[in-house]
Order: sequence, then C-alpha cells, then structure tokens
Amino acid sequence: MNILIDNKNGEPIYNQIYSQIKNQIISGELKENEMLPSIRGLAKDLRISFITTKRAYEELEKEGFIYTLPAKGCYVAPKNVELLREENLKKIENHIEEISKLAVACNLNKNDIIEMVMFCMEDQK
Amino acid sequence: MNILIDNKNGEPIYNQIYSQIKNQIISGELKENEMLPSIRGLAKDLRISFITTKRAYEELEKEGFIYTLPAKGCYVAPKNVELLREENLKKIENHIEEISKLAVACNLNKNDIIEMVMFCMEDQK
DNA sequence: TAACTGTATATAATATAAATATACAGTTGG
DNA sequence: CCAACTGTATATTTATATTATATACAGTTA
Repeated sequence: MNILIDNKNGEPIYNQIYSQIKNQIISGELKENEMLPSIRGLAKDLRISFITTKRAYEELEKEGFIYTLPAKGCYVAPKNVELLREENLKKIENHIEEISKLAVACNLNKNDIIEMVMFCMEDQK
Repeated sequence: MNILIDNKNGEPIYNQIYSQIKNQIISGELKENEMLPSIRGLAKDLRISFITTKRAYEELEKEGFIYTLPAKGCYVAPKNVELLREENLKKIENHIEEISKLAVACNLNKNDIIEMVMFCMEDQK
C-alpha cells in the first residue's frame, strides 16, 4: 500500500488518503476483498492520528468502495458496477438539468446543446 | 425598492439582498440605468450594517448587474446580453466536461450522452 | 489474555464565512 | 464653502464549519 501525504498542498489529509486508495481500487491495483492496512497501522506509518485514517475509510465505505468487519479489518468491496453506473447516471442527469436551465437563459435550443456536446466530446468515440 | 430579509432561513443577509435585486433587474422591474437605493439608505431601512448592503452590491457589480459611480451611487447596468450569454456558455461547457468524465467512468459513449440530453430536455424545443 | 482489529464520544485547533465599526474621500446643492 | 449625502478601505468581532486529535470502549484471534 502506497500512500503519500503532502502537507503543503492544502488538501485535507483524510481526503488525500481517500482519493489515493479510491484510485488504487478503481485501477485494480487493489483487488476485490483484499484487506486494507488497518486504520491504526496506516496512521502509524503516516505519523498521523488514526482518527484521520478512519475518516478516510469512512468516506470510502460510504461510497461503497470498501467494507468493514469490526474488530477484523477493512476490505476492498466487490465492484458493484451497476451501483456505480447508476450513481454516475444520476450525476449526469443533474448536469443536464443544469445545462437545461442555462440553455433557456441564453436562448439555446436542444440542438444547440447537442452540437456543443458533440464538439466538447470530440475526442471520445 | 422592495427587499425582505428573513433572518430565520439561514441564507446570509447579503445574499438575500443580492438575489432579490438581481431578480428585479432580470425581470425588468428595475430599469437600465435606474439608480438603486444607496447602500447606507438601504441598510438603514433594513436595520443592518451598510457593510452588508455593500457586499450585496459588490456581488451584483462583479456579476455585471450594476455599476457604481463612487460618491454618486449605484445604477442598474445596461443588459449586456452578449456577456451573460458567454458566461452561460462557459458554464455549459464545464458541465459537459464533467459529463464527459463521468461518461468514461461508466462506459457511455457520445451517442449515449446525446440520447440522455434528448430525453432530459424533452420539454424544450 | 495480549495484541491486534474497528467504534464512539468529546475536544482542541484552525479556517472560513458573515456581519460589523470606524475612519476615509469624492460629489452636490444651498 | 460646508453640511449631508454618496461609495471606499481596513481592521475587528462573531459564529460556524472543517480538520485533526485523544481517550476510553468493545469485539476477534492466536
């Protein structure tokens, strides 16, 4: 497990831990059901309070990336692709909702928006 | 000029003032180049510090809704439609950018997104 | 039972946001 | 000119939210 903390960049420590672990899970570097370092062990390594590592793990659990067995440890959750997908779809819909409002405000119609999407997403197939 | 402050709803006072004036400008209730109440006069009416009204006016000026002549007063800005439009376009592009990232994450392609846009904006022409 | 897991609650330190007072400087009309 | 009005700039207070922490607790395991 490879976590680097940068105290200077202003990003909260718990968040640095959260996103680095998250990325390792998404990239597959951490496998499903693999045990994560204990919150205390990791905290000791990083020389921070274990409350901070706990907070990072809490976020990860809330987002569904890990699961916890009290008194045993924390593990990488099996990828719930469908869940992740639905969350993303919801986010996308919210963005479209916002775009919709903005479009009305500056008199753009559906086609204008679609053209913008085509243009902005040019690099994607 | 009609401004109502609700101390209970948690929204900052300066923001309540900001959005009420903004709405009156957008709706046309306040005409171009019309003089706004002085920050001190309004503050007195509302029984708050004029620093708070000043802050609201500052926001309005930053957004381009009003302009200020120091020692004279604050006035409703001529509607810069083009400016507003460009700001909105930028916001829309940012949303599309976000959508683009999400789309990659859940394996949606450009066409999927366009279909979603079509669907979500159904009610607009 | 010692040494490890995670949990829960309370607390301290810091940063940010919100509202303010006070002193300042330009404009205007009598 | 000057009194009474405009907006400006700086420093300060207050409240709230965020970040990080210590300490005491409870379950698991070899």
